[in-house]
Amino acid sequence: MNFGFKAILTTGQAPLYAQIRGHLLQRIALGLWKPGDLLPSETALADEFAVSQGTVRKALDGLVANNLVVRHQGKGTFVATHTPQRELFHFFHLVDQNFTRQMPETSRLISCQLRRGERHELHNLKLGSNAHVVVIRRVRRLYGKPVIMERIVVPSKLFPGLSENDNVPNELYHFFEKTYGVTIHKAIENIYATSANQETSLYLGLKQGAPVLGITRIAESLDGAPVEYRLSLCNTCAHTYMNEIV
Amino acid sequence: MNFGFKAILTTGQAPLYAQIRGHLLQRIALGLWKPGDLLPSETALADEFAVSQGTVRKALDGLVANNLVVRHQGKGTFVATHTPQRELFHFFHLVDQNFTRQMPETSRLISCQLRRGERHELHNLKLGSNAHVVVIRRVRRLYGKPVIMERIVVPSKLFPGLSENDNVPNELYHFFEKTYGVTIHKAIENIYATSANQETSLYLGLKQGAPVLGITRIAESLDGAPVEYRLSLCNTCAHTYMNEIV
DNA sequence: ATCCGAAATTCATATATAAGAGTTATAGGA
DNA sequence: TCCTATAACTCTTATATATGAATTTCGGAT
Repeated sequence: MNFGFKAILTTGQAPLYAQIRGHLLQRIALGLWKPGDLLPSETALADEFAVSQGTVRKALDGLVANNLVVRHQGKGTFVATHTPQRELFHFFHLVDQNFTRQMPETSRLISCQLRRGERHELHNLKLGSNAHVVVIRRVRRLYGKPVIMERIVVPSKLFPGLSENDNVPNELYHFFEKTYGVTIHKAIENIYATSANQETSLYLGLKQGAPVLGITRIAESLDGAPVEYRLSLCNTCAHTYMNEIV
Repeated sequence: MNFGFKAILTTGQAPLYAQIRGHLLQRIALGLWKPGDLLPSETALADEFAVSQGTVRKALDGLVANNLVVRHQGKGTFVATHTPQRELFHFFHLVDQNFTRQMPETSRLISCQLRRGERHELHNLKLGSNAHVVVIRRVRRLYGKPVIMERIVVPSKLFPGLSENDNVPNELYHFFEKTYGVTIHKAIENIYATSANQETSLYLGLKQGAPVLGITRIAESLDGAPVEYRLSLCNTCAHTYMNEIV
């Protein structure tokens, strides 16, 4: 099936592979190709865009580098998915004294409610002034002990019915992707030290005023829109936030 | 100049470009090509290894992705250097409320001494039990206010005469590279919340017991050996540690 | 001094071939 | 006839090379 995309690919501007990469990226962001889907083969795409296989391959190289697609020799190229493993290694940074990551155990759900967004929430999520949000509050445990208290704020528009859900699963991003078609792609975290207030100290089993690690996260979906604003308060007596600088 | 490297490149094993990448990496790590040096052209390397220019280019792609070399069309390929800008964006993560990085201002040097390494220092630097280290302690300021207190531990063997140096420059990694030929390539940081002891509170202008952000860093040189063990204590009242997850 | 072109570089694209994985066809025994 | 092992085929991604374009530098003619 040849859509004659050669017409779209302008000759004077960016190189072909960059233009093709943009087209492919758009199809993934629009959901035309969903996570887990098998992409057309490199030769098929080469036919469609009227270029060589190597050029399509170079376009795909960029998407692979951004963790948007995964290649398997002999089988094909697939849109990347949020497996629990990927979620753990990519988005979870708390490690124990041996520098190993441990999947957080069954979290205790404190609340999951729908309400109007507060000022700073709306600002961080780039929402209009009357938008509603779903707020999830929960405690996560490592090795049985409560370590993280989370407050997760998402736009209600993107997640209809989420507030009625009584048991939010542990792997949130996998759940978002599977149930709501929202893929979390990148995030920015800001980390600071603070001290535990009464509620925090209660949930995390600390003395009031004990130092805790605060992490705010703004996560973006594939199209670049912020879709999650998260505050995590962590007890770092037995764990640290590990960051690899390469 | 053709060394007949075709003989070294085994045919059955890894692909040619991967083998060549290994050879090039080794030359950089060994200091045969120093930071800032111009590499032989892609065609010259192709001649040397008896492969095509495209294969050498693919080998170089890997080094570019790892920030080891920099390419300039029409000019050539250069071994990457630690400019202050790169050091700031790559290794410095404290940002202000506008999420902008600010180069830390003239730091106050508390001490710079040579002594035997303590147990945990030697362990983190993978040194023998009698090895000596140089310990630098200093305070760094942002917008004029003291924000970071650092203790930097490096093996004395790699940095002869460092302890006699009375004014250690601000840009440490640039200095290490220029003066001692040690290039910091990657690092692992572990972050936690703690509270200021008397000394820390004094230097950072905080109340004793105030929450501060602790950051330990183990930095590696090009050959993978740990060359710096650093502890930073940060006042995060007006700054946060920003981490981009991509 | 200024312009122009040749030489050197990286960059872009195409082509050919190899290597991996799955499917189908086929031959040979029970 | 039925089952099984294997060979052959087809699809995929992966690797290697060839050719020309874009970009910078530099020297020589004007």
